[in-house]
Amino acid sequence: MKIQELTKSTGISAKTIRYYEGIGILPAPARTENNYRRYTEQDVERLRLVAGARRLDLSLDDIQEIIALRDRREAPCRVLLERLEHKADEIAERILELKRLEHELRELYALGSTFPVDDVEGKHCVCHLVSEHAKE
Amino acid sequence: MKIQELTKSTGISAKTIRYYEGIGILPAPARTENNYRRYTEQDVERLRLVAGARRLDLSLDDIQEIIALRDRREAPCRVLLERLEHKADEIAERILELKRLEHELRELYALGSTFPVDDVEGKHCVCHLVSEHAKE
DNA sequence: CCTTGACCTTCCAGTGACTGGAAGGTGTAC
DNA sequence: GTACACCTTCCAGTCACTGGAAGGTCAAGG
Repeated sequence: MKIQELTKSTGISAKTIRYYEGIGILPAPARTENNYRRYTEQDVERLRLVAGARRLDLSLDDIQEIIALRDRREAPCRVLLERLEHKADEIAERILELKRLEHELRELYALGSTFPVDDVEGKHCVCHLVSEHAKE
Repeated sequence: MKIQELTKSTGISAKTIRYYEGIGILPAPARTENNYRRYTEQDVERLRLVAGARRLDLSLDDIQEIIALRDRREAPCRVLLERLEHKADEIAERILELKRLEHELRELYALGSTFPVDDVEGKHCVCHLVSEHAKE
């Protein structure tokens, strides 16, 4: 199957597939006589695992490690499971940060809205508010 | 004041300050006779605004626009306020996405944990679960 | 035979916001 | 004289792609 068909069965763009090949996540496939890449069902499977892991926001480094295990016929499930949990924890933390940030933004917005909006120099302008914010 | 002092009054690293100068967010400062950058109180103020805005995760492009307004002696407060609100909305959306992702990760983790962890080929392994996940 | 259009190829550069590191100059204290 | 903390410039790397140029291949239609 040609690269376009692989994009259809995985949802990954041809550009990205070539990129994955370049960095070693996918092996260089066989070529047709006119130098087109020719993929097999195994490639579909492999890329689907990559696609699923990317959707879960695992890093390509993590994925490479997992794929490498599989290539050595070791079961990568243990590692994968561990990464899934770690990622979930990371994301939970990130959510907290973002909540804090959103809160700050809304507060600043609310406070700034009460200020005269065309005051360039004075202390009662949003710029000043944001500048002060840097110190915290 | 030398660059190190500027880092102390703003919390921005010397590396980053030079970078900001390179991309035009800070003007090229005067130099001492031995070619060291020499900053003024105005630079402190300007950089503090940048630092505050960055802490609020505004993009350097947004910041550049705001700074440019200030340089033209127009009040950037209106624009800044608008960006603050927009950013808050963006972040709220991002939080929703991440919550969804965290939920997916935890579900997959929970489900995967019930599988035999050294099964390489079968359908009851985490890899398979993640591969299937790609299709959704 | 020619063209159109959909594929395919390679290679280079850009994204955002820095950060690391090399290689070298300056200033001061011990 | 030498150790140390500064300062300078410039280049390369991060992450995971994405855009675009320049060109080759193949089938259908006129």
